[in-house]
Amino acid sequence: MDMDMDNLDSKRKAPRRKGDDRVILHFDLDCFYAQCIENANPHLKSVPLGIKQKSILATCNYVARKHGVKKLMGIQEAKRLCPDLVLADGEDLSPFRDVSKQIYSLLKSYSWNGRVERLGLDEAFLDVTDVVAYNLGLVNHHCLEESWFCLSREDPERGFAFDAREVKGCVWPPDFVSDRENEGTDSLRLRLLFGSHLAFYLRQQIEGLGYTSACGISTNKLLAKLAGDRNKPRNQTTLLSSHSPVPFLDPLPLRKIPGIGSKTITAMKSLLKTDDDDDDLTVHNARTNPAVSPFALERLLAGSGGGGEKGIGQKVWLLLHGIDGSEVKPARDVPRQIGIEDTYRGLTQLSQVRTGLVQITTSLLRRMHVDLLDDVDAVTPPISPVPTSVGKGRWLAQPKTLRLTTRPYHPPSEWDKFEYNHGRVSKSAVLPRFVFDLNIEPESIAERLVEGTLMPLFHSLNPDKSKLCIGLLNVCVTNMDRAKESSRGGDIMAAFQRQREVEEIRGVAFADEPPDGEEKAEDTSDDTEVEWVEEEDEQDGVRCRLCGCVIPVFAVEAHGRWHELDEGWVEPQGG
DNA sequence: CCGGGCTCGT
DNA sequence: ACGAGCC
Ligand SMILES: Nc1ccn([C@H]2C[C@H](O)[C@@H](COP(=O)(O)OP(=O)(O)OP(=O)(O)O)O2)c(=O)n1
Ligand SMILES: [Mg+2]
Ligand SMILES: [Mg+2]
Repeated sequence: MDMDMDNLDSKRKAPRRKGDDRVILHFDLDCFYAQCIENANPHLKSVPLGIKQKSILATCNYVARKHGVKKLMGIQEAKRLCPDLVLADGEDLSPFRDVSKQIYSLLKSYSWNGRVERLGLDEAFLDVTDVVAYNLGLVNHHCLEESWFCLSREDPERGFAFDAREVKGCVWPPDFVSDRENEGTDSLRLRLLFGSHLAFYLRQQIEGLGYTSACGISTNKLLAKLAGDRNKPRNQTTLLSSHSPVPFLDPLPLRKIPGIGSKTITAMKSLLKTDDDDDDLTVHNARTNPAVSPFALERLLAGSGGGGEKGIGQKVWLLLHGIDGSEVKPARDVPRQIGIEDTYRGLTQLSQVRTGLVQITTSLLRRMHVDLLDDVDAVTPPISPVPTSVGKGRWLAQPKTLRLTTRPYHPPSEWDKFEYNHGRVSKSAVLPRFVFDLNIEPESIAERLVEGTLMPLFHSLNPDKSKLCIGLLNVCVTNMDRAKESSRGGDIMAAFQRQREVEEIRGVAFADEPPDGEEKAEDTSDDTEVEWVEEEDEQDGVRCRLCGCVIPVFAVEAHGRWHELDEGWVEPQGG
């Protein structure tokens, strides 16, 4: 079905895509683990502090970062850069989880729609479109400097005063001028401005708990997160150019875009025929190269053999242009899985494995009580015992599956021979119901779980006892039900259909040839070879609607169904 | 001297 | 059960 002109025209007149009218906040606590340790030991706030897990630093405070210490750096290197670095152990995540829970509860209490999505222990997205819209309706446009931000629909007194003439905190771009004749009630700038004041208020509330944070304010999750990165400790950034984010994204290293990981980078480098360092490959490099099409990406990442995510090509291409329609998910009352793991310098005897599993399992049962049992204290109980609370604890969820994961140990001398996670394997079993019986001694539960379920799993994962050498044990309970939704096809035609959808947004076809009726055996692929066309003459090219990058004409001709575009084309900077 | 987690898609 | 991505 060819697109008709009506369709094209409507896209052009109403370029608003889904997500453009939202207000999204992204919070990220500053050096989270370090702040947790500092608040428990305030004298550490002024010294360089690293939080270690075995031989690496999970994170470090900003005093240490001044000396060049980085997150995830080896301890040896960190000590070399900063001999005075103070180390605290962070292998047990319980104290960090407890703080995390406090902060999320606070944020949740200010949300009207429950859309507070947690990312790790220290980040959250909030969709505050409704709160902002409500306050936009109340504002007196003749007295912006003495505005009142309502935090409750029921109680108008609950809120804070603010100056609605200016955005709170940092702004990008720094020289932004609102282009429209005037900011109507519905203007993007005013909505983000309101979001910025709400963000500042919430950051102050978080500081009331003792923790500083960064925040990004924009119209989707991708942009909000990246905006927050712009001004990092204890600050916030509003992306006023959220409607045309390409100049904001272009200078960023590709690696910084959430959703584009190392595998995707490798695939894109092969399309770009570059050997650049990952950090030197920018969004601009990828965005302006015609070889980087949704379909080409799809073939590399999800094509025959690679069981990658269907639609990954489309997703990545859209991310490069700042488009992210994904919703802020509602806060969950209970996590989908709870796991505990530990690493070892090679466990060679079953007795050692058993001891490790008992340790982990004891810890896991304690976590299950804190996270899945209602009414228990919000703080992890000190030291060893699993809470024996026979009291009025009710299970919020009862996981159904127990999974054991192991990985062999390899000494550093063999690190070049194996991938880091080589040999990682896991196996699941039904989680026995007795773990939910609050009348049984916790120590007894752990023993029975290890003897009856985990050791058998271990034997089946690791049948060869002669060269037993374990580097990692992980025990995880799952199955607090996972929703699966109907998925689209992953075949080659579906991949091309997805590319067509992107073409609608982009306004011009990609250079890829349409697939033939039958699948060509993954051949020399002449059609993947996209030649660069060296032409300064833009008359022979068309421009991408989103970013204005020039696409050589042959791309259009190759596809054959875009002749109409030449007439109706509107230069991007016109409006 | 390469943590200890979590979610999602296939 | 595993891979990829995120913190
Ligand atoms: N690969 C990772 C990433 C993060 N973390 C932990 C340690 C961090 O303290 C916490 C939050 O991760 P961030 O990436 O937000 O890092 P920080 O909060 O420490 O620093 P920043 O100030 O840059 O946000 O999660 C970890 O253990 N391993
Ligand atoms: Mg973070
Ligand atoms: Mg952080």
